[in-house]
Amino acid sequence: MTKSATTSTPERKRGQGVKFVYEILRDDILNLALPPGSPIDEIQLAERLSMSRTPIREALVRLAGEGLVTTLPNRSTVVSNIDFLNMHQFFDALTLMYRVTTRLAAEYRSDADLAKIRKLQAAFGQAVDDQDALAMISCNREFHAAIAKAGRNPYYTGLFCRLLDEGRRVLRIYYSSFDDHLPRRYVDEHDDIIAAIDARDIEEADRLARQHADQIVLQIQRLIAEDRRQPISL
Amino acid sequence: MTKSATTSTPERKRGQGVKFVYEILRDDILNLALPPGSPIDEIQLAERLSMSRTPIREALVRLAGEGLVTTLPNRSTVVSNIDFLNMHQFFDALTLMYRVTTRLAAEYRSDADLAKIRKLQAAFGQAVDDQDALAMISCNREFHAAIAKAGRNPYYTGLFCRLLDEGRRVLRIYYSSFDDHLPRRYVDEHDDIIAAIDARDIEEADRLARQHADQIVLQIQRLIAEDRRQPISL
DNA sequence: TGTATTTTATTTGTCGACATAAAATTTGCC
DNA sequence: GGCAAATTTTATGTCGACAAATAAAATACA
Repeated sequence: MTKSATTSTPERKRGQGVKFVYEILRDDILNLALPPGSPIDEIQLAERLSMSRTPIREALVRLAGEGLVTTLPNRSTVVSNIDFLNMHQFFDALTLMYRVTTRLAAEYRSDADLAKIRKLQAAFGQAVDDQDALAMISCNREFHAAIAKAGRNPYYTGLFCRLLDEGRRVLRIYYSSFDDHLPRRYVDEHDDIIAAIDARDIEEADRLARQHADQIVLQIQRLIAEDRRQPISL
Repeated sequence: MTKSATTSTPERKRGQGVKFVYEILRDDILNLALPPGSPIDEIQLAERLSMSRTPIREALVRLAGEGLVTTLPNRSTVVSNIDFLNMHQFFDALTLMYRVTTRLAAEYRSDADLAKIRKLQAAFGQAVDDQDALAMISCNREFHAAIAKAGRNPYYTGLFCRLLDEGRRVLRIYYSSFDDHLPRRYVDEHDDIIAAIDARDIEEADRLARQHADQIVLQIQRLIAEDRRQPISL
């Protein structure tokens, strides 16, 4: 069992316990440090983080609400599986959210929003230059999340971030097979999107977002299709 | 403080406690039995339902994840307010989800889905005939939720149901001002939508869903505009 | 030796209690 | 009498422990 490098932090403030374990578990799940299907032992976690089971259970309830873990009644809770069979619906929702959030960003962005988006795009470009696939995945998520926030619709932002996180897990599985000319293309597409948002060109932003989404979906589909691993889960 | 008629049910199975209190609180919140801003006293709830605070806290965490309650750190948790200032974003997301879910329902529905949708539409018609505004709101939600489920995209269904629940609260505030010719119109529009889904006419389903959403949004906006109550929240 | 049944053990769901932080109240001072 | 500081009080966040339920192990039996 791969464990994250969570060194003991015995000094914790009151009221931060749930948030603490929630973020650790969430990161481990999205980074696949806890792969899908992994059982989560409350007692083990409790003594590893040197805290009671109560805040851990509350964090698990929260994660279950986001669909990241699945609670079997009277049984162990496990990290939710990635549903490769219903991937089509995931792609459909992802594409729509790409488009809608980018549209709204072009309409409602402030200058501060734009500055933040550009900063995150720079970080993404750096990750591409470094050939750091993990950083690329993370920066890409932050970039699009910032665009969504600039659109100022919390309902879209919430769903979109959930989809981006789920996509982070999927990409993480295949990150080793990234070519380096593909990320470069993504950087250019991001730049075009930023330009459209800057110019407040809603239709162009929509078109670019759709194109970008199609690119990513195609990429993931190709990776899945190329996957030669036996699809037998343990 | 208005309390729901939750008579004591001392016989409860193990593992049903959280779900039990979750559903009670959820219903009370959506029915406005617990109006926005109401503090939720864990101890009071615990002795009222004759159970410990632990399952109640877990239910509150779940509700907080859905945005129905807001947890103030080291302070009481309160029922989330309805954000009338950002209602525009709510309407935008609601309209889009109406359209997308109805489109997908026209594409992927099974005959069983259609039968269920028709059954719920009958219930809605009955509620309109009975002039039962509460039942109308509830049946309307179930009707559209069934359409979303027929579309078979859990991401859309999840967001849409959240929006419908939020709308249930908003409508509940103004339910007294319902004219009776408006609901009749909704019944007809529902029938048209069913016909389009039945015929698998995606574009027509989209058009009707958009029209239906616009109607509802207009209705709610008019109710809000007509509201003469002092907008001072004690 | 294989299967069914009982026993053990592990883990979850729930409970009552303590400690801490914020609110309410009282006290002290001008 | 009014305002500020100290105190009490109330409610949250966390803890350790018990009970039920499931899984695993051991035993009995054909």
